Amino acid sequence: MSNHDKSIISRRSRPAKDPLSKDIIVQTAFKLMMDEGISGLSMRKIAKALDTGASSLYVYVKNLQELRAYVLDYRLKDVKIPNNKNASWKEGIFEVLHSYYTVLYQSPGMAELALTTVPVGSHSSAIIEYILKQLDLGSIRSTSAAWGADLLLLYTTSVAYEQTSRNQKGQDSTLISTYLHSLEGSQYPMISSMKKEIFSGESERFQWGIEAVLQGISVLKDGKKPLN
Amino acid sequence: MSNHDKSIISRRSRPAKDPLSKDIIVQTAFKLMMDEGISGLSMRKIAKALDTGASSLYVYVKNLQELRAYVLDYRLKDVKIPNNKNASWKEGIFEVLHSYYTVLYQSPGMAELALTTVPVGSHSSAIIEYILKQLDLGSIRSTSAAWGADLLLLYTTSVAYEQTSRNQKGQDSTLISTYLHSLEGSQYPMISSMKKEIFSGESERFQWGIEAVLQGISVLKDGKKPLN
DNA sequence: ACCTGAACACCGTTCAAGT
DNA sequence: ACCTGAACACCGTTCAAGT
Repeated sequence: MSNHDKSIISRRSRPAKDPLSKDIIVQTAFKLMMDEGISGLSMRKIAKALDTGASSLYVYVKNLQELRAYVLDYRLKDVKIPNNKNASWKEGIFEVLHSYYTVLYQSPGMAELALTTVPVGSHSSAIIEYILKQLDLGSIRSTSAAWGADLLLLYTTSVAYEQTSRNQKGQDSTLISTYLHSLEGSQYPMISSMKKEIFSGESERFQWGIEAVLQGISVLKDGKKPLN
Repeated sequence: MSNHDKSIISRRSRPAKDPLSKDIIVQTAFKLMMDEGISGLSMRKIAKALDTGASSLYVYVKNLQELRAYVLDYRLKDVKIPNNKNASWKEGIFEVLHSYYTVLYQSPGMAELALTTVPVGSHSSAIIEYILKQLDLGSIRSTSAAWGADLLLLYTTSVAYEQTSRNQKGQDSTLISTYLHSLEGSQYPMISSMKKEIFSGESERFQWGIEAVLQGISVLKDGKKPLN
């Protein structure tokens, strides 16, 4: 009852625990992902890292899916939106996508997260917005621009995903290149006749794809009926 | 000890349980996925459906990841490899991809499985082989063909994925279209100025993407340095 | 308003023990 | 050789109870 007793009881063994917040949860989740990859992204592990129980997180985050979306957008803040006035519209697009690729590539699990999570947030919006602006400069608008932006991001994400999962497992895991293993030449002549070409530089492949897509949508533009 | 007793004891309450096999496991897994989507694809659920324990499956299947690859290839057996001699090489490619798209679209969870599982097996090989053959007819060879085939399949898979997940949740979940919600026009002018165009027909979008990619890789062919 | 612990209903994988 | 049950080390989410 004495003041003395009380002050001893209320003394904390360590500085006051950081109060929870969406930001702290997202940052902790991201740190865990840096260390453990996508499997670090679990409610229970994040909670443990914050010295609390998993149920506490639900005050700030609706569920794991929503948390994943937050983590994705949080990481995308490091994607650099170019502002080189001398560059062509294509170069601008290549630059953002390259920055996006690098960001995904640097954090294990990030590419997988990007591939399976619908991005919601200001950073992903900024990237999309920039790509649409550049496409507009290249006279690509409307559905072509919208679908094209989608395709460009999808392509970049998937190249990053293949690249990182290859690194992880110490194995080659391109969609196409996996077919090459354990196949008989006689049964799949086309596949086996091009084994060499498959294993060429990854950055070359990345550039090639962006260029191919940009070429394709430039040629098509709007309204053109496909496959005639 | 008597013969009589023994025969009664050995009498089974139902016809002898089907012996396990890789095929039966894969087929059961696929059936479960048809009913429950991707969450039906668990060792424990498959085992229960086969009236055994999860550990029994490990005799025939190395782990869940391998089982997923088997299920994917099993489903891909229904993809029709075209043999229309009068069709152009592009039409042939469009046809396989359309069949592939339909197969993914019809089984819930299949598109997600295809997006996150490296396909190994004769059916996926047959599809790749056919696409490479058609690209060869269109004078697209070497790395262009390999990367192009990859890109075409990736694109098709992802359109199917977006389409099915949209259906599942009764929501629109195209990469691009999700940005449109809860965005202020003033902050992202490009995005908000094209809201209408985004929500157009999905089959049109599918065709557009294939054509764009084919155009792009046709123009590039081999050796061309991108972005000059 | 926020946090907690316990509970519920699940996971994949391993392993000793059985046939 | 194959199957089994139990165990291990996890999951996401909910909820009554506390402050």
